[in-house]
Amino acid sequence: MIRRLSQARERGIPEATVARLPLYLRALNGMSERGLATVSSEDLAVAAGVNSAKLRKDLSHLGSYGTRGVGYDVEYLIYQISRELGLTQDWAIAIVGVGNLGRALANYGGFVSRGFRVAALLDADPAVVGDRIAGLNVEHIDELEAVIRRRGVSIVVLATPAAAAQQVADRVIAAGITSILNFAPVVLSVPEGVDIRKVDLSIELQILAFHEQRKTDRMTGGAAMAEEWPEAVDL
Amino acid sequence: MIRRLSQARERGIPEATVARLPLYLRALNGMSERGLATVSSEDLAVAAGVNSAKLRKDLSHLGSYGTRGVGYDVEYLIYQISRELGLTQDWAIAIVGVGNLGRALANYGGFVSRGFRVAALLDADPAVVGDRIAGLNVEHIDELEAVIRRRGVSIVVLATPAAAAQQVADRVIAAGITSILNFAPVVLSVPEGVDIRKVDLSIELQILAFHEQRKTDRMTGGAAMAEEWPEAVDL
DNA sequence: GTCCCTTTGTGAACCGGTGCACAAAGTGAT
DNA sequence: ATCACTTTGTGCACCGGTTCACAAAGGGAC
Ligand SMILES: NC(=O)c1ccc[n+]([C@@H]2O[C@H](COP(=O)([O-])OP(=O)(O)OC[C@H]3O[C@@H](n4cnc5c(N)ncnc54)[C@H](O)[C@@H]3O)[C@@H](O)[C@H]2O)c1
Ligand SMILES: NC(=O)c1ccc[n+]([C@@H]2O[C@H](COP(=O)([O-])OP(=O)(O)OC[C@H]3O[C@@H](n4cnc5c(N)ncnc54)[C@H](O)[C@@H]3O)[C@@H](O)[C@H]2O)c1
Repeated sequence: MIRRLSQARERGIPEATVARLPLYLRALNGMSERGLATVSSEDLAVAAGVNSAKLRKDLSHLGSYGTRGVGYDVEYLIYQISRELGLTQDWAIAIVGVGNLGRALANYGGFVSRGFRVAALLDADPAVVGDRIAGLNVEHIDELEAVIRRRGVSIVVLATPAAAAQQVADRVIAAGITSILNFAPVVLSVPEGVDIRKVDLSIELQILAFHEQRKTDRMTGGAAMAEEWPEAVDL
Repeated sequence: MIRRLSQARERGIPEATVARLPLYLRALNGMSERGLATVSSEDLAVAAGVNSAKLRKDLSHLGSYGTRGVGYDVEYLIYQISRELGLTQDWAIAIVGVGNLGRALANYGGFVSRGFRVAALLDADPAVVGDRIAGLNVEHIDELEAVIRRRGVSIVVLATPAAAAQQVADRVIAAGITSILNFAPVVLSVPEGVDIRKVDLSIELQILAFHEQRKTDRMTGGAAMAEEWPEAVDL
């Protein structure tokens, strides 16, 4: 069976491109709401905060959807990007760990809009199990496998303490899940074929602190450099 | 003034390296707690989930802190990385927007440990202002400039609705802040010299959905490809 | 002091991604 | 039809980052 595809679509969109498509989609939705029918790569690039050549190259990976001299049809491009990202289907997600963060996520309406639906909340604490949050019952972690199956969950959000995260991940993966969004500050080890994305607040702050320090160092003359390798750090 | 630095430290650590240092630091802290005195690049790399050559190159940017045939001294390396990241000083952060997410962040103890301290909470809603959360009074956004100055805030976490984020960012920057962690799903435009990092849950989920779709597509035979460009999308 | 073993630090090839710059393609006016 | 103008799609040079692979350095045994 020979694979004949429309355009430049042999196999695989660059990872960097995938990571930007949601950005373009968001900008396009804004434009759609404002009633714009078409948009040039230049304008869309500005709205998404990227270089216009990059935007065009990104879009060229999906196919040749623009019209030279005109630009891109907003609605059509929304449809194409949505389809590429898999947002034309409905994704059921489960949140495991309904503490501070898990609750905030459950109550958040922002992603429900775009194809994602919080379908289950799970926790190990009997004091939390049974709570009703955002219209959902918190279920016990023992029910994990059954809940995943019953609700058709395909993406799991991990919001447990770090100490429990690996163990929960193992179980979730054993139950057939291959996409996990991890908020716990640990490096999860998972088998080939399982996608993990992590959100790590503490790392983000540390990166900011690094640059902030550089900025203020520069301000104060850049000296104090001599001091930076103190003698006698015994141990 | 000639800049003589210990080793390979002319100027600037690669951005990719900076982003990994917090990971190494976390792994090292775990090892320190378990009483390990030294660690090889191989072991540390495994703990941090990276390739060992990369780890060695990363560390080499800070200086030559290892001992051939032995490895790295855990405590010394913790000290060096902490210093490089600026974690030997104390960073006051302000959270603007004390809703679902802002509250979760305020109540979170995880980053307080490592040099960061939530020093102020700000909101525009009179119903929220005055609330006491995690030992802090929520202050009115009108006090922004005064609060930043008074508390020595140098990093701001934005947790307002998307619609307010740009406006709040502008104000925060005008007040002298140059490091912002943004949770609102918008592309902020900021002047040169201001560092923005964003955490965007919805984008992370969309990236997972993309890969998940690919996986299940492959499972179901990779066909249905012919269907994927429907005719007649009028408009 | 010599030899063997371990592990670092880095040169060099490689790779994915970026951005410039331009030919090709389309629109609209005349 | 032709021409002037706009904007896409992409070839190409470049760049930061990754990985391999190895020489150099240090430790420990004898
Ligand atoms: N809250 C934040 O702002 C924030 C920010 C960054 C990172 N995090 C991380 O997110 C995670 C959650 O943070 P939090 O503040 O919500 O913590 P939390 O302690 O408030 O909530 C954790 C929840 O997980 C549940 N849990 C524990 N073990 C479990 C298990 N084995 N199975 C199922 N549920 C289990 C607990 O019962 C609790 O309800 C932590 O790893 C934390 O480091 C939180
Ligand atoms: N809650 C989540 O899990 C989650 C997840 C991803 C992204 N986000 C994003 O984080 C942001 C906050 O989400 P949330 O769920 O906490 O929303 P929220 O509506 O619960 O809270 C927003 C808070 O910001 C305050 N606010 C509004 N305008 C303000 C202004 N000009 N100055 C100061 N404060 C102002 C509001 O009074 C409110 O208290 C949103 O942009 C949301 O899209 C939230």
